[in-house]
Amino acid sequence: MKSKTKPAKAPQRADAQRNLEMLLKAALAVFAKSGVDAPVRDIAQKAGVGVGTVYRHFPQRSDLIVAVFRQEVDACADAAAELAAKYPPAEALSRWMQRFTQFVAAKRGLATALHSGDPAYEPLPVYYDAKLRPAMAMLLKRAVDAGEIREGVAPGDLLSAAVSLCRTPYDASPDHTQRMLALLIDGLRYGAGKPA
Amino acid sequence: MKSKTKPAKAPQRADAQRNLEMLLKAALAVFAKSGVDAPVRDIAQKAGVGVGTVYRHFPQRSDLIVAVFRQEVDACADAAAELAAKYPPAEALSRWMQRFTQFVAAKRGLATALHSGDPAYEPLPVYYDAKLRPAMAMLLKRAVDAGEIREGVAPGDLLSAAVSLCRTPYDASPDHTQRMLALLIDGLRYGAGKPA
DNA sequence: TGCATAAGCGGAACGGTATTCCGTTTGTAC
DNA sequence: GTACAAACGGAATACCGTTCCGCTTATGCA
Repeated sequence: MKSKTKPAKAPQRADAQRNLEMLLKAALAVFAKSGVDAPVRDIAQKAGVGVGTVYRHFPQRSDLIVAVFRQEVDACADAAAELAAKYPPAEALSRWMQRFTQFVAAKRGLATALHSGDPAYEPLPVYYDAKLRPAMAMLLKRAVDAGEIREGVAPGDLLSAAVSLCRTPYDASPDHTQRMLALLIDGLRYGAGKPA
Repeated sequence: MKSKTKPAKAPQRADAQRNLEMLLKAALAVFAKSGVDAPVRDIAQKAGVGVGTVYRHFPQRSDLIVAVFRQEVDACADAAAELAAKYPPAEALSRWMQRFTQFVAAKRGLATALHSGDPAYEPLPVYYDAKLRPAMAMLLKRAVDAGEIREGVAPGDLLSAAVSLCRTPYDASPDHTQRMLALLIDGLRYGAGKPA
């Protein structure tokens, strides 16, 4: 008789739950350092578990990659609410877009895997859009309602623009994207409070 | 009897030359059936040779992929001249663009490899453009000069448009691309013979 | 034609990877 | 404390790219 409050998804035993978290953390770090082609053994070692444990939690290698991606998307989406609670609307939007570019930069390594044609990755773009577009929309609406930025800008467009800015030229300085993004936000501030 | 006409590139022995051709043909077929990740052993078997023979001709797996890609590009480019000799200018252009979409569809499997970041594939896009753009330009010029289609259309733009049309929506019928392409060509015919 | 020779060949062997399997350990309910 | 199933670790398995080397054979020459 277990209490019904826990979703059935969660593993039963406490150590299993702990290992799952360790694995996701380790995979994130290893993927960032060695790319998504890093051996499963490396991730298992970093997490302090055997490869068998990896494969019980993630039957296929791609399942682990998907889980890491979703975790990153979730973290980025959650950051929107936190920033909205902590800063004035326009600044929250600005800070979140900086945060979003970090996500895109981290996703860079995963991008080739996502485009590999493996059906395992097919639902990921949908997940990405379903989570991040509403986050962006919420921040945008608050800033517009507060009269801090102009109205008439679509959330999806802003997301795409931010992604584009992450494609920096060959030898741009590390904070190039940050500066371009700041410029973009200032552009939004221009003409604030006026009707479309 | 052409003695000196062969470039020094060609392998010395007749059987080596034959095996090279068999390998390219086999690789094309296997890649089409099983994707570019197909095992080298499969290709060797299909060609009726041992893996050692594959690796003498193509030291790296990627070299074989590159060779197949170039062969396809060359075949597509050569088709332009053949069609130009056989059909009236506008029809030659139309047929070649159909032919080109077949190439793009076949390249689909290779596309992921090309975008994998492996430096071995870096020169391929340049090769692609150097071969296919002039082919398109030649067909286009003949059709314009004959007054069969309008002028002022850039060869590169038409190539890109054809590629875009190959990105069919999820469940398009198989000949969707063909029909869209025909529409595009008819558009070119509109206003033919008039100055820009 | 027959021979010498090196170009070319086949496939076993090697190193490295994902994935599976199973004996052992350990968290948890009673 | 005990029983037992869940979970674990890592050796074993299966495959893949690439290398290596003894064997085969096309070719130039007498």
